[in-house]
Amino acid sequence: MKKILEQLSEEMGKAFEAAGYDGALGKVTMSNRPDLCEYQCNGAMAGAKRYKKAPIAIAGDVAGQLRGSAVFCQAEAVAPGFLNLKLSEEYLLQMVKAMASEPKFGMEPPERHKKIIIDYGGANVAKPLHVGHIRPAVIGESIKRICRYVGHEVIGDAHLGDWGLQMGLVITGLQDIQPDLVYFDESYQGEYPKEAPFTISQLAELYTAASAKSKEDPAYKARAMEATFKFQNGVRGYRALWQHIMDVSVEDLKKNYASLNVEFDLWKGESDVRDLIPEMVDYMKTNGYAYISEGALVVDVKEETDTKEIPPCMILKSDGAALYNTTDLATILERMRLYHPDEIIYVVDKRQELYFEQVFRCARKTKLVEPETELRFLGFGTMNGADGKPFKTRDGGVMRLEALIRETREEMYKKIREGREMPEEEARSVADQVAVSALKYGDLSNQASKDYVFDIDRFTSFEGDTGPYILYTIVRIKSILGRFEEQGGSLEDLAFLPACGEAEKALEMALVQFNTMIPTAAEEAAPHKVCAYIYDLANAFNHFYHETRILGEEDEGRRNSLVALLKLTKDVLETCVGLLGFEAPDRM
RNA sequence: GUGUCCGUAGCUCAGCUGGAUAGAGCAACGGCCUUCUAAGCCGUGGGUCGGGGGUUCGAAUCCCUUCGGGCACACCA
Repeated sequence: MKKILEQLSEEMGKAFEAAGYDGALGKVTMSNRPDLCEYQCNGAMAGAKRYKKAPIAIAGDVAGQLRGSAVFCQAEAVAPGFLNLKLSEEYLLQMVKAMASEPKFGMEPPERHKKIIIDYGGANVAKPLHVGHIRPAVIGESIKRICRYVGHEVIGDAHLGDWGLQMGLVITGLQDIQPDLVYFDESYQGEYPKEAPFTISQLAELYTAASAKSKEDPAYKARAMEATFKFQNGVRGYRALWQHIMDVSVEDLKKNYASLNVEFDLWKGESDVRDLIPEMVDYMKTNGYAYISEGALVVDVKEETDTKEIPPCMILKSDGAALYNTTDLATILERMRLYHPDEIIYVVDKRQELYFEQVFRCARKTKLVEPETELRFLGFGTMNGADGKPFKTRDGGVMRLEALIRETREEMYKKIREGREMPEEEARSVADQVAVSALKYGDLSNQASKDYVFDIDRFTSFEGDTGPYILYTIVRIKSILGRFEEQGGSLEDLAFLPACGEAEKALEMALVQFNTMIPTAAEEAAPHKVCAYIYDLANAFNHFYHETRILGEEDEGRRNSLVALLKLTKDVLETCVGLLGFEAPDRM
């Protein structure tokens, strides 16, 4: 089914034409004066000049054509030339029915089906995830789900940082503690143990200690760089350690991401493209794209239209080593070869925008990507603390993501214990679910590109525009539907009747926005639009709920219709919440 | 310095392809539970949309300018 505004605009366009005006003027929008009307059309004012006629006269003509309309039960021309509209209940009923019966609530598939790769997460192997990793994970996951829902083929790639100095640091740290390990014996020819010589927490400690030491001690850093060089160049023992670090670390990453309902389809990393680099560099050189500048191999990416200086994109450092650019470009090459995507979306810190601009231009210029393939940079803002500066722990350190999640869960658990009678085990699992909703909704309800203030008290509150409030609304509906079934009702084949009263109609109008909102959220990669929508919808529901007796309704047909509306509301809310990456418990 | 993003209620934020009286939430204050989850609902107070100019019948929204802030500007990622 078509988007509601398109349907209304079509109807309005016909009225404009019937009155002798351009149908394109009949664009209908949501009302910005809900006290006066439900929808409005400002086309009469836009057309006044062209037709040399007072806007109110045009509006009057059009309103005249709409008398007896099946779509609008009211269309008034109001000074200076607004067309104030109200929807007929019958027409709205048809929309709601279609929504309830059609797949995906009647949302139409996208005009062009795309294959999209989303690169998000930004995790580095061997380094523990910290609070800064929450945004790319949460935002990327939601965009992935939204794009998939509208019908695109979407591949989520973690794109791990697994080929850098951090690995060398860990190896060096390990060597200091356990120099006798076979990995460091260069004459050793046998098989290496299957078990890693460290656990994940030991790994984290090794990294932290080694990283600190290398900052103070240049000699130590040099050793770490040498270790890095060794595993990168295939020294057996070092490569075996590298593999151990990978295994232990990735397993832990998966666990952490899972606690946020974040799942990747691919766990590829920088190491996967290392073999492509020489080939790619060679190609860039022989085709005359790359040249030596100040000792480094670079590709110019300046363009005539630039308003600022864009430095060239560096392919190899002056010492001949690869750098981040190199792997990112090689990754583009690999993705084109393996998946041939129509679009690659990078969910990355917005401070990297210039850098990615260079990479994208370089990829285009060197024809690593085809002109049809879109490379899209989606920069997210910083998560700040209450002081407006980047979020830190109380003592000024960087907080581990794990700790943040744990604290949020504890906070939630306490609140549930205070407010509800519930068995221990259930309270725990409900707390976990609600905590995820608090964190994710708190993040996603802000525009991704903006910095935002992380306020745990606000996010975990059950009041206002929060995840818990949304979940609470869903739980309320579930509870009523459950009761309805207990009383012998069936949720199948419930017939809708026309809306009775303002609140019910408002709820239906909110529901019907779904298939307008979702495609927009997908195109703009904007999960916050889903948040804003479900907040409106939850409000509309709670308002309706407050003044309507549902199970107590005497008339059976009417009662069934109300239940059907509840079920539809619940289904829509749950779908949206799923697109944001969390879910509602049965009780809370 | 150049570029870029931002400045809306005490606080956190919507609204920005121009439309009628600028919206939410929190905080403050006042109501509503013998009836489906009150973790809810209803109401009150609170804003020269940073300042100035321009375009327009009409500007928070578009253009220019100015002030204030964030961020980025080739061998880090």
